Amino acid sequence: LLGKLLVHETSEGVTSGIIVEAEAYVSRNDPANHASRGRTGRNWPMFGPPGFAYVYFIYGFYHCLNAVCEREGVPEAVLIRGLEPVEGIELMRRRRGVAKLRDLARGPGRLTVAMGITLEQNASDLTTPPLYLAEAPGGLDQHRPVVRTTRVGVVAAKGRKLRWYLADSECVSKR
DNA sequence: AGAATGATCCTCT
DNA sequence: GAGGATCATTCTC
Repeated sequence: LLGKLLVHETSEGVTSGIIVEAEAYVSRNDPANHASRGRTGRNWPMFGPPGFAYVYFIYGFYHCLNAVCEREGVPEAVLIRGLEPVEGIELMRRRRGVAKLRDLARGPGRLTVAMGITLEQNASDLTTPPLYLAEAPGGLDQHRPVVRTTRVGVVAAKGRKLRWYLADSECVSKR
């Protein structure tokens, strides 16, 4: 997903951004995975087919967007944690109430606000509009270096290096 | 630059 | 009833 474009077409307008930070939540030996203790009313989209969204509400304030990545029945997903804004920057500014480009979508909670993503998009198909993944304008930049490290804010399975980000990006939540 | 705090609510036990 | 895949603000150094 790194280097790909996330697009959301809404009645307010279109926003998009290049994904620069992501974390994997895997099905084996990962107690931090919401689905590690089986299917629940919240995590059910993780058990569905790949290419769909899993959105959840956290800390009473924010939403987090995941892309379900494994075949049906295997609950794995990737949390999108940072975007470089491309399209709809003024709309992102309005939604976020922040001017600095760098801070519009840096972090999982911020990017869902900037993109207008809520539980309404839970379990939606990420291969077709309104919320979908696409090639970045000009294609995928293969030359941007990738860093692999540990996940943010995760207590269980702390040592596992399941976070990746583009090293040269300003829009990464933590270094 | 880093630590502490509060906002606030859904989910699962 | 407890805790959480967060963020903005305020504090202390």
